[in-house]
Parts: sequence; C-alpha cells; structure tokens
Amino acid sequence: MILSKSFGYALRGILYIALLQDEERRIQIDEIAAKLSVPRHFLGKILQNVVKAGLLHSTKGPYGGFSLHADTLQTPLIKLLEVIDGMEQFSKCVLQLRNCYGLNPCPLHKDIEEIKSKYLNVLKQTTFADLLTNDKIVFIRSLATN
Amino acid sequence: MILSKSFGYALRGILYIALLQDEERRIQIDEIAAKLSVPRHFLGKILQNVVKAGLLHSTKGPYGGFSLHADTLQTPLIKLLEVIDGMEQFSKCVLQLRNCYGLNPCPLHKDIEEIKSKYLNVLKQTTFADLLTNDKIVFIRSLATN
DNA sequence: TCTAAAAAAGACACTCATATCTTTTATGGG
DNA sequence: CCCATAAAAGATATGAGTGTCTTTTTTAGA
Repeated sequence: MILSKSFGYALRGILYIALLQDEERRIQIDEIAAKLSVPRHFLGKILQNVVKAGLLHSTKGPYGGFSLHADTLQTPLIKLLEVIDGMEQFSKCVLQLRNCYGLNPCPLHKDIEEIKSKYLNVLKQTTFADLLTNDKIVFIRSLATN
Repeated sequence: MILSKSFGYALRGILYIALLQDEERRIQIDEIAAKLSVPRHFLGKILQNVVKAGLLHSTKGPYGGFSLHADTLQTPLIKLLEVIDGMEQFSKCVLQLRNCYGLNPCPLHKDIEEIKSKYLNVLKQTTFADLLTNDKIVFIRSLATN
C-alpha cells in the first residue's frame, strides 16, 4: 500500500475540518468520525499526532474541538506523510537492500527511483488547499468512506 | 511500502536461480537463503507459492531444488506481484474509499492514478530477463541483503 | 466550585506480514 | 528396501498497523 490507512484518515479529517470550521465553530472528533465513517478512537489518536506536529489546533472541554492553523492550508501533503507514515519509504531501497546505490544498485533501482520521485513531487507540490474544490457538497461526499 | 518484503525475497530468489542454475544443477533453498541473507524457512514458503503459480519448478529429494521454467525469464514482473502481493493496490483507491471513481473521485484520485499507471507499466514491461545484466559477479552482490 | 463536554492518554484486542521450528512427503542412489 | 536429501506442510511466535474501551485531564459556563 502506498499510503497507510492512517494517512487517509488524517487527510480526510483535515479536509473535513477545513471545509466546516469557522471563527465560531471548532469541529469535534465525534462529528468527523461519524460523517467520514471512520473509527472514532483511532482517528482520535491520529489527529493527536497531527496536533503535536502543529498542523492542527485542538482545545479540550465544552465548545472545544479541532481547527486549522492559519498556514495549514498552504502546507504540502508531504508534511502530513512525514507525521503519519514517516519518510522511510523514500530513503529505503524497494527491495530493502542496505547497500543499494551508486555502483551496486538493486535490479529495480532505476525504474523505481523514477516513480518514487514523481510520487514525492506530487506530495511536495500539492497543498491541502489544492485539494479543496469549490463544490463543497460533492467534495464532502468524496471524503466519506461510503 | 510499495513492494512487500516477500516480493523482494521472491524476486531476488528467482534472479539468483536464473543466474546459477544449469542443465545439471538445481538450486537449493539453503544456498539461496545463505547467499542472499534471507530467512530460510520464510523464503521456502514464498518460493512454494511461486512454484504453485508456475514460475518456478521444484523437485524434492537428493539433487533436488529449484529451477526456472523455460519461459519464466520472459515473464513480466507483474506476474510475480500478482502471486505475492496481489493486485488490490492497483484496483483500490489510495484513501480506501469504496466509491472513488468518475463523478465522485477522492481528492488525490487524478495524481495518484497517474503514478499508479506508470508503476504498473514498469511492472508489465519489465521481464526477469531484463533485470539480468551481464556482469554476473556485481549482480549477485546486488541481490544480497548485505 | 461544581458539572458537563471534549480531547488526551492508557490498556488491551485483532489482523496481517514476517519469521522460526518441527514434522511430513517425495525422490535419487546404494 | 533403506537411507539421506530436499521441498512441502503445519504449528507457533513476533511486530506493526489497526481498532475498541476506559480513565484522566482540561476547560467553559452555571
């Protein structure tokens, strides 16, 4: 799997918050989990890490919940991947060989490096904002597990 | 991870056999596991599936071991991926959404489909033979876990 | 200060990929 | 036919990712 399930939950959660938050309202985990059909407590743990990483803000207690930081929408997806899955998949050889580089590349080295680099570019160049189209209703549908 | 550990073991095993087998000699699992530094019994189970899938031949008993079928070298890598990891990663949405297609694509749909398709093409177009360069010594080094 | 609401944190369970060890089955050669 | 060899098969273990449930901490408002 290219992206972990956790990454998918995190991304969908962030986009949902981005769409529905406003000055007055923070978004609660119960609402996100319900609307996206995602396991509530598991999502909680994931968003917790996103908060620690500074991509989300959270407050406890009544009227609490999650909201985006000012600059989160301008953040590239790679930042989220770092937080959730880590970057090992990019640094490590696909065949998991320790000395795969330079004069001793693994048989798949060249072809796979090319794909990895295209993939990395997408994640570096795409921001959360780039994913938010203007048809909100359709978009929210596209976030639900359905 | 794009390719599973098992896939790496299987590919390396097949290439090792391809390089060192001849009319007289079949290659034993003990030798492969030792030379590639791969867990012996785990590799056994993996190659067993490769045999069932018809990409390898095996014989038990003295002078037994593994050998390639005549046409295995001309087989594309995708065939091995089907056997080891399955093709679900290509058919499923990266965010694991059931209804991701057409009018209701997930936010990452377009970009990721493009990468998947490049990746799929590499696996379809590359055969085992394509991976066998002519510098055998260096190549075997490139197969070892090291 | 008390209460209710909400995230954080901790404990535990399940599944799957990976790994190890043991037993069984098949086979070539004496 | 027996023995040694080698793969196949079965049982069990480990770790990571995923998921659930319970308890703790924080905070707004009465």
